[in-house]
Amino acid sequence: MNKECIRNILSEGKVSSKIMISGWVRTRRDSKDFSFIEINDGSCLKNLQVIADQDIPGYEENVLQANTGASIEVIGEICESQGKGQKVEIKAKKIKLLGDCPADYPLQKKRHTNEFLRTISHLRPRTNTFGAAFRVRHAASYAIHKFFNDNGFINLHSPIITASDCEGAGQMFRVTALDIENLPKKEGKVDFSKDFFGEETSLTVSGQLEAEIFATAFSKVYTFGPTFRAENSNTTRHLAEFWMIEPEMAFCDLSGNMDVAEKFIKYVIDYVLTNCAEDMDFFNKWYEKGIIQKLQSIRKAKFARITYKEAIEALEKSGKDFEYPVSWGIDLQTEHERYLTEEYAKKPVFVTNYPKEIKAFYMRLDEGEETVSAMDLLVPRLGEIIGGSQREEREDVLRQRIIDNDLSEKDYAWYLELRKYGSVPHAGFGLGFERLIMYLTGVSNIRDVIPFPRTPGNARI
RNA sequence: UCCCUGGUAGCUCAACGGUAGAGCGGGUGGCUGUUAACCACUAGGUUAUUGGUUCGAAUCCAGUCCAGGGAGCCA
Repeated sequence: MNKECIRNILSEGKVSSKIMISGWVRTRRDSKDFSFIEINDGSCLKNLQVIADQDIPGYEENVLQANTGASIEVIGEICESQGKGQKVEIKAKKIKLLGDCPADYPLQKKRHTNEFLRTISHLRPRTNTFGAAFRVRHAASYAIHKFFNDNGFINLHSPIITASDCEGAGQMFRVTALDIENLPKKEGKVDFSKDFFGEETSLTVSGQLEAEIFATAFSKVYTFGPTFRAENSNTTRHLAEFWMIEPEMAFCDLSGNMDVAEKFIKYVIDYVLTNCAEDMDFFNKWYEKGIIQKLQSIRKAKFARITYKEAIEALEKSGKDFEYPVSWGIDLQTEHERYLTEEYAKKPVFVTNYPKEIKAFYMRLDEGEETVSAMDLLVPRLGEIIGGSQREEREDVLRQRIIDNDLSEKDYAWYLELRKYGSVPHAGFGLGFERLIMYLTGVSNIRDVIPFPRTPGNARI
């Protein structure tokens, strides 16, 4: 007797072979002499139909108690289905009710709003939407590791607790073992020298600086891990805890950086379209009509590449009445980004060489010293999905940038030493994993593509 | 954090100053190789919360809490 998952039975199950399956009841329909039970085990979107004749042992206590949500184990034989809607079904010899499901089970045999499902995050993985979303999430995660592995990258587990307030990017969550009811003070301030690490520590906002360290030894590395921002952001695109992918490449410039980013996005799209066809059909039907076709065309398209200067000119010539006026030096707003990718380029577009004032200190200063070698990848609907740059590899220039940005030279001593000893041109980028999943699935709220979203006021389960 | 919208049965919504309703779900019974089956009956509500206006408030006004959409910050 083979224990099989439903996906394998539906894709390669041989008629008349005997099998055992287990899963959760999605719906049951009773006839006079037998019942239809549809079960799902999470291995795929589709349910498997089980025929339970009333003369199988324990029909009353097992089958007739197997309500929506109950877990059951079925032993039976694969048969060709007499009905429409499925090729094969299971003719049960034995059905065991493992866990019954009382009438107050919140998931009904109908569509629920994602807002309601967010209130039952312990049960929502059992729905079609979340089943599909998390199978795609898994596939994308695997594809990312495979892409980097196959391209000679080393996976770096960058630290989650950090003492460096790197790049000053956003509010950080403090990590402390101090008794917050009774904080040690020194000259009126909290004395962090008494804390676990002997200094102030936080949850990481980026693994980039650590990735740079490893890139100057392994040439090509990437991180793929959780990052944290304590910003009070309440949007469909922000989380306090999210997963970020950050490749870092030595001997690489801005153009090479974009090449990798483009190849990477296309690889993940290709992998998900090939390996999650059924789930993608679901999103194509219910979440974003035409998304499969859109992804297929993006996979083949050459991404546009324009400089910040060209972007500003395009925005000025657009004839659009933007809420935020356009001029050289402004940071691009959501409305500007969407115009550039949705109307101007009509496909993913890299915008490069931003004014140094609106970008981070570590980005490489361009000739003329007005702009830096930064790049953002903008995509329709979401806006920025990737942000990256060629890093400043010249020690003296970097030191001056640290000073100009009122950062502490002492804190970045180790960072400067990477430039002192065997410095190389290097570049990298960061990509929010959940935003990538939104882009792939058409799901419009980031809270619905992460298992347990952390947002302001919300960390339970 | 700011702006807008909303909170009515387990879920999705209606009623928009005058006795709170429907569909789905639940329960009971029936029927059927059914497809989120179908038919009949039935039980579910201090209308988020606090205060105000009014003869009378789910409905109008104000505060609070929560949610959704947009913006900012960003990935």
